[in-house]
Amino acid sequence: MSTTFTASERNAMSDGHPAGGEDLPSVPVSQLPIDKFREFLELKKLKVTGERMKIIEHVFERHNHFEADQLLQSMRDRGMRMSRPTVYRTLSLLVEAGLLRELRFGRRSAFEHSYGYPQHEHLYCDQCGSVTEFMSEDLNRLQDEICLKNGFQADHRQFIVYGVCAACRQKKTNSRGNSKLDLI
Amino acid sequence: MSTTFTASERNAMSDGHPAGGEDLPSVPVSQLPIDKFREFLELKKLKVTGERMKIIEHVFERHNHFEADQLLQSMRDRGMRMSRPTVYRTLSLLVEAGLLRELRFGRRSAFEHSYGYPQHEHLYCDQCGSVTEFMSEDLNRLQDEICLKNGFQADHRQFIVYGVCAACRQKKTNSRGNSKLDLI
DNA sequence: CTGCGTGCAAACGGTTTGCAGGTCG
DNA sequence: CGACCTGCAAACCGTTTGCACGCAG
Repeated sequence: MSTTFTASERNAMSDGHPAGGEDLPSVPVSQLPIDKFREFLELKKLKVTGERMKIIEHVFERHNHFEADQLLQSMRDRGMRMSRPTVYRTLSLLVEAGLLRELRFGRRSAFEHSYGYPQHEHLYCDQCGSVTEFMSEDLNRLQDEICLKNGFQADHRQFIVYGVCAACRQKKTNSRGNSKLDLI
Repeated sequence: MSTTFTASERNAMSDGHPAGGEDLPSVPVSQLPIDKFREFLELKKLKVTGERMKIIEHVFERHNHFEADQLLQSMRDRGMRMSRPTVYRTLSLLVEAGLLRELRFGRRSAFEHSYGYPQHEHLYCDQCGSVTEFMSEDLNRLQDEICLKNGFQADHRQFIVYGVCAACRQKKTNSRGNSKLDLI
């Protein structure tokens, strides 16, 4: 049970659907993301503006990982007028509203759908930047157990395995020599 | 099996030993960190400079988490002359040499001993910034299993659970009201 | 019509880099 | 004595903020 997004998919944020098999289950949801966002805004006494609506529509058009600047670029490529601060401010709201999850790969933030999509973990390829998602019930149990043992109240977690993805391993002509460093 | 570092311990990087129980096992190592670093530098045809030696000595004096600037400040507090770029450049070398692990809590990097200290995971308290370490053999097995299934070659991982630590939970006068937002 | 939201430009903060002078080997 | 290293200052880059204008409620 896993899904891979290539770096180019994440970078280009082009239209269309992801190439990889989409085999992570969806979670049934009672509202559309945009409706949930509207409700959130009203509860917080914030305004339902054109910019906010454009952003959430764009974000939930396809299921992928993206960074703030990619989103901005993607929207501008479609002829929308949009500023960087508004993107950042709205993404924060979407996280707060439980619609997006913020991921930290290396030093920058990426975002992914949270609403209607279950908790899952990530395999991050250091070579090509692709991200493979996977789910594990065992991990959920393990986290519960650890938290209980430490009196820790978990809010969210981030489990990222860094390494080399299957595709990059095949490409690679195993050119790595045996250096003494490898043995340490 | 866990160890907690408070935020103040991490921030001050004062002398002396951490207050928390140190019950994560050490891994037997055949060399002192400083010797391993010397060996690494020689292999890479890099120079064994006074600055590099001062940094590694300082870093391995006590077992804790620290950020680059904390290390710099801590060294200057002891009267050492040291520049920020040298700290950053040397920390990179220490990671490359397998002596330190780089952790990403939020947007900044923290470092911890890697050499002589086993793989472990972290509970990060969003309230006070304390970090509790724990180990799990189950997690190792789970990672192996997942990687095998996905043809992924793991290099390293980062498993961080964000939430509220035991100490902060006690302090808290549970002042959280029931808002409609909690129910979404 | 009032105040939150937006866009611009500039600030921010951790990290990195160009360069002139210093030190290791 | 040559190559690498250090320290300074400045650049970098993702992100945030101050402020004047604009638009939602």
